Amino acid sequence: MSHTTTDIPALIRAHGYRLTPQRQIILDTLCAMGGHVTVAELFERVHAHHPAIDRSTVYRGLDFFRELGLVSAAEIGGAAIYEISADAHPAHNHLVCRGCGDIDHLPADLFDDFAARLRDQFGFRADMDSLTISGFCRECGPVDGA
Amino acid sequence: MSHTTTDIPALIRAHGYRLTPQRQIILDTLCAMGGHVTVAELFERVHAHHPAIDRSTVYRGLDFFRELGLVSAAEIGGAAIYEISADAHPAHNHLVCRGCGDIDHLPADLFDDFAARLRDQFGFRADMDSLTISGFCRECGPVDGA
DNA sequence: CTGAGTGCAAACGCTTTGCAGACAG
DNA sequence: CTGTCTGCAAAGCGTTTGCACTCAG
Repeated sequence: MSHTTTDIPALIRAHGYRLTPQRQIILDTLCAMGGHVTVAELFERVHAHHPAIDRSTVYRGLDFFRELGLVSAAEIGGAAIYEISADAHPAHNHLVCRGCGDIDHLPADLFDDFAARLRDQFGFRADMDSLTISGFCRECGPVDGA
Repeated sequence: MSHTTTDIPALIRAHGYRLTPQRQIILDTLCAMGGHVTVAELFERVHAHHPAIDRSTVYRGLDFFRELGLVSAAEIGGAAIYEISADAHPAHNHLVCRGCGDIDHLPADLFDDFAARLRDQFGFRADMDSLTISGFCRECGPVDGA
């Protein structure tokens, strides 16, 4: 999978930053892994192909891309998980299965009704992209899980 | 505020455990602080009155009470927050304001509709008590906040 | 008495940071 | 050339753990 829908080097340079090989590798790897990747997983993969790249470089790279809006971060179970934030799926939330650990996307529109109710009843403007709901997915019913 | 609605010593002994002064202090302090307390805050307060009580004892105490169901834990912004889980408010979620940092309770029934939709459309059985929604409360509108 | 519970101190896992050198622009 | 970025190593943070001692029952 490629992430060349946007001109990333140009975007980076427009901000006065540099596109280094390390950053390319980090972004490529994250992209190749699909989504919902922990730093540990990403680093493991990066390190397998490029042993010279340091863990801190991965952290800094992810943070860098996050600030550019190319990557989004969520916190699931204490550890940070990252994914490419394509223009295709802008704001979305996460369903995390306590059984199999799988992470699913939750379309934002499903959340809209709920968010509207929060705003009406509580005056609370909820972030549309930082919600993590844990529970059990179809395959991991609470019955066979617990 | 007192937490003597249930006979805590009896409950503890029924499980074969002991009610130590440290545990009493931890529970009393947590209770006195109301709710949504980080371990750091709780320890600070405990330590002010009882310097001999160790941080690890607070952690172990909280964990102990959590297993007994007297206390519930949530993870907000990387740090664990604790609160008394009275029978009065069994399952509830949290609204965390990114502006003032305040944490509000979200009645479970408001979440019910949404949870039902998740179940119908995704076959996902969401936990009713582990949801943390961040955003801006009435006082901290995104406009004046950012 | 006895072992559940404590204080101490050290280690843990994840993340961040200071620094000197390296390389993209 | 310049100063952004890297690798290294060390520290930071919140939390957990091993140990010998203590005290609730």
